[in-house]
Amino acid sequence: MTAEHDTGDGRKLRGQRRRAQIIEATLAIVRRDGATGVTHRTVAKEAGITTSLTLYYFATLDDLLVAALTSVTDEYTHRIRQLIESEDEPLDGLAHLIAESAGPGRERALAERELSTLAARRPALRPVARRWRDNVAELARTQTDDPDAVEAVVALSDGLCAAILLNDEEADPNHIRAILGKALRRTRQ
Amino acid sequence: MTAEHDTGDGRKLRGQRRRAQIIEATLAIVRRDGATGVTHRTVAKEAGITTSLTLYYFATLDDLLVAALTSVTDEYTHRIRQLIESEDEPLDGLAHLIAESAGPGRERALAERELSTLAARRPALRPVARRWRDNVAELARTQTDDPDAVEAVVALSDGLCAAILLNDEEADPNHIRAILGKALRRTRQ
DNA sequence: GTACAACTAGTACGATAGTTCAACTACTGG
DNA sequence: CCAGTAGTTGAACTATCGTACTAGTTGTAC
Repeated sequence: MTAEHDTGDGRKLRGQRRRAQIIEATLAIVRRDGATGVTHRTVAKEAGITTSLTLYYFATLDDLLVAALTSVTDEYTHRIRQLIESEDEPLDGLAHLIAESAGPGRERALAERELSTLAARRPALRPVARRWRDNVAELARTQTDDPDAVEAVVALSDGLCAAILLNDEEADPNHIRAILGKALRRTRQ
Repeated sequence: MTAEHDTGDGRKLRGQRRRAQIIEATLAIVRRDGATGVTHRTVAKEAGITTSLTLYYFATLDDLLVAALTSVTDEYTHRIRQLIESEDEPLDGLAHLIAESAGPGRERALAERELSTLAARRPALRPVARRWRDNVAELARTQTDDPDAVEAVVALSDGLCAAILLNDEEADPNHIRAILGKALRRTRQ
């Protein structure tokens, strides 16, 4: 549920809308400058509001990062759920999702990864960060009964994404799809 | 307050030795508090030297982080090379290396990951960060001729490591070895 | 011993961080 | 209309940051 950044007139954003706006500004900064760049002041500036207002909604910087990570994870969760429930081949969709880490979607994937790394250090964030993996696992389970294969698909998704981020090359969804497919196929023989 | 950072025989550390000491202190901080915790002051305190000394060796914080990442990558590179050249099964060694991300080696793996994430954002650092992947790929190539399988092993190594860091569970080398093995075996069918 | 380069130490400056706070404004229920 | 509350503001506090700078010490080549 994306909120508008401002109403354009004198009316003030209130409650959840303002909250969403601040989270959006936070993510914009994580995408542009990394998690290190997130401070109350930079977020406020990005959102065009005062520093104290970000503090009004998020008492500490940690709260803000948790909210940001939750938000970005929610989005991926939603997209993976759609893949699972759709009629099409879920693996194709997953491959496309991973391939998005290159090109225009790069910053977004990088933000997700950066926040995940942060999560490894803050136990409170881990359940949120694990959701992406849980969802990929669920998707994989629609394709196989082998727990090892499920684990492999999750790890592959993560690792392929990292590879794409580290190289600057284009990512070919078909190629990704092929690698994921092989990881599953071996259990069917 | 006489210099605690001397060699014990009165001689001062100089040149590369001092450099190495500062890098070591930096890595200790990355392991304990993350890359965010790295400042000239914290590094100096960790090493038991003055702030200006860290600046003497590393003009900017960036220089210091680059040196730290290079150092940690060099170490992994060395270990993987040993695996490749050793008589034993390289895959077993790789599995052990990955399994180390749990338990006592957790902080070290986390540091490596954190610095790698940093690298995704600074093009100059990427070649350094890519070395770990290149080495794993080289190791994999001793086991298979299939480029896809090599790519899969690299991605799996990365993803499995991330999974271990995100969960707090123990990591079973045999299990990891099995998953890596399957990724290679399927190409032989 | 002297000179010069390498090194060490302490201090200081300007910038920015997280956070607090009292005062102010806009909206809402009565 | 008024009172109460949610939302908002700007200034100020303390702490720490990266870095600069000066002055002093040490090692070494002559």
